Amino acid sequence: MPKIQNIKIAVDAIVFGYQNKQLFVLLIKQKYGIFENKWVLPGGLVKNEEALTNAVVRELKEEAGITVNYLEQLFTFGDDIKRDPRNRVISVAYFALVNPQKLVLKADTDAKDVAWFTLNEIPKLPFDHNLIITKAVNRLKSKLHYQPIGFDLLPKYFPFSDIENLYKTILNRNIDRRNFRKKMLSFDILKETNQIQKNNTGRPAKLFQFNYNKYKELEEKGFHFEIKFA
Amino acid sequence: MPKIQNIKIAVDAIVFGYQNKQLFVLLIKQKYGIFENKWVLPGGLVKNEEALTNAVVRELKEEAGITVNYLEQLFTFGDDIKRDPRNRVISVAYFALVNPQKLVLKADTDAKDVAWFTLNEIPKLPFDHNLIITKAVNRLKSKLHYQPIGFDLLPKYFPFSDIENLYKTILNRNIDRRNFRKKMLSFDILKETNQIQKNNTGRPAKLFQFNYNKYKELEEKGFHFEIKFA
DNA sequence: TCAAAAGTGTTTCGCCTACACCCATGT
DNA sequence: ACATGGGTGTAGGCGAAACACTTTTGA
Repeated sequence: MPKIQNIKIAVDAIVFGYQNKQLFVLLIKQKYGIFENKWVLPGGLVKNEEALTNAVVRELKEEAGITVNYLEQLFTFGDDIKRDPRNRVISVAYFALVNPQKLVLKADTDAKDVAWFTLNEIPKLPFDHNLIITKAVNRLKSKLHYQPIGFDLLPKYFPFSDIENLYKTILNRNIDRRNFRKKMLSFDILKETNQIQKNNTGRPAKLFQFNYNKYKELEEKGFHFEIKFA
Repeated sequence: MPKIQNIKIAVDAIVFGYQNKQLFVLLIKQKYGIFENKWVLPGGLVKNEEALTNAVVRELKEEAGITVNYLEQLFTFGDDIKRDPRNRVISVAYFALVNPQKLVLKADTDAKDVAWFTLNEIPKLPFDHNLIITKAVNRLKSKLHYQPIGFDLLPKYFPFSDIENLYKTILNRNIDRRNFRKKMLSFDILKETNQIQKNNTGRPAKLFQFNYNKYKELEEKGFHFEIKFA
């Protein structure tokens, strides 16, 4: 007679934000339990009649009051049986991007606090959450090369230098400005607006907008976004 | 008072095999239950104290008597709440490759029958298994371009034309023989043996061997396998 | 007029592409 | 000698890489 399965299933979200040439990850401070007051990834148990994706969306709303811009499944963590010291819990981790307008947070019902951490600031976290974050960062880095997801971290209208700096920051390397601009614009997925952004200093910049529909259209025709660096 | 979570967690495996210029997927015939006598992907419920990966390995052993050559997590299917009409079941799907020596199967304890199906032969399957297979096929196709996994579908020693035909077959396109050979050999991850394979007809071929250690070594140094076609 | 960031072209180099004939074996 | 699959080289084109000065603004 086999024992009845007794495994819990949870979702966790790694939410990235970008501002001022810095990449951030969203963490929440736990309100209850053995990890009270510890920072952890937002997430929680899936409800019986709830799609996994909905569980993530709900948790992000409940715990941090945000709605994300991009969401995809990252990986399911279930090989380490003791990853949660209390019960056997399998976690389906999701990878999410928000743009800076959403960087305003409020700790909602389920969290004591919410905050953005740069990668360096992230402390040692409970469970395998540091590992999950590492995996998410790798995914982000590699996706930048073959999917135009950088724009989901930027506001709707942005100066070209924003996307350039975003690549430099996240990939942590220098990029030839001229070649990068030429390549990126050659895809024809950015719409040049006639708005201008003035900075405190330096020449004002034209604002661009990511043309999602154009991108989807090109993709249908077999186009593949790809950007590489020397 | 929240209801207790009542979700089952299962693993499923999509095992690919290759022989005679044909790609196969492994299916088993169910022995019990409402889908008795139906073909389905090998898999089953995860045990309470069992790592996900071990669950897959165990199921493949129990249901098909095989050990695979390559195994990676594919995707977790849990958005469709009714994917299993009986209970809420979330399935963590794995993607596996075997080489033809392992194409010998035996229906073991838990399955009534086991067989290899070409993609065309696969019938309409219960659950979302057709969808899972589609996703796995896409993963296989795209991975061939940037990871040397084709060799996990071939025997240890193989004539060069085998890998070339494998690419042609799976990607379903023609490939320039000379350019393909030049590129593949230029990576320096194939060891030329001094064995020769005689065929029924035509000139005998040198046998090659995939040099896994060399590949790992190069990868450490920042090398990235990548093969493209016009 | 200086500082700071935006904007812009050309040459060089290496890689991918296209392409066809000879070789070794069995029948 | 013929059929079958194995094995090989080169020229041209195209895109990636390297590289620095001018423009516009605010202080």
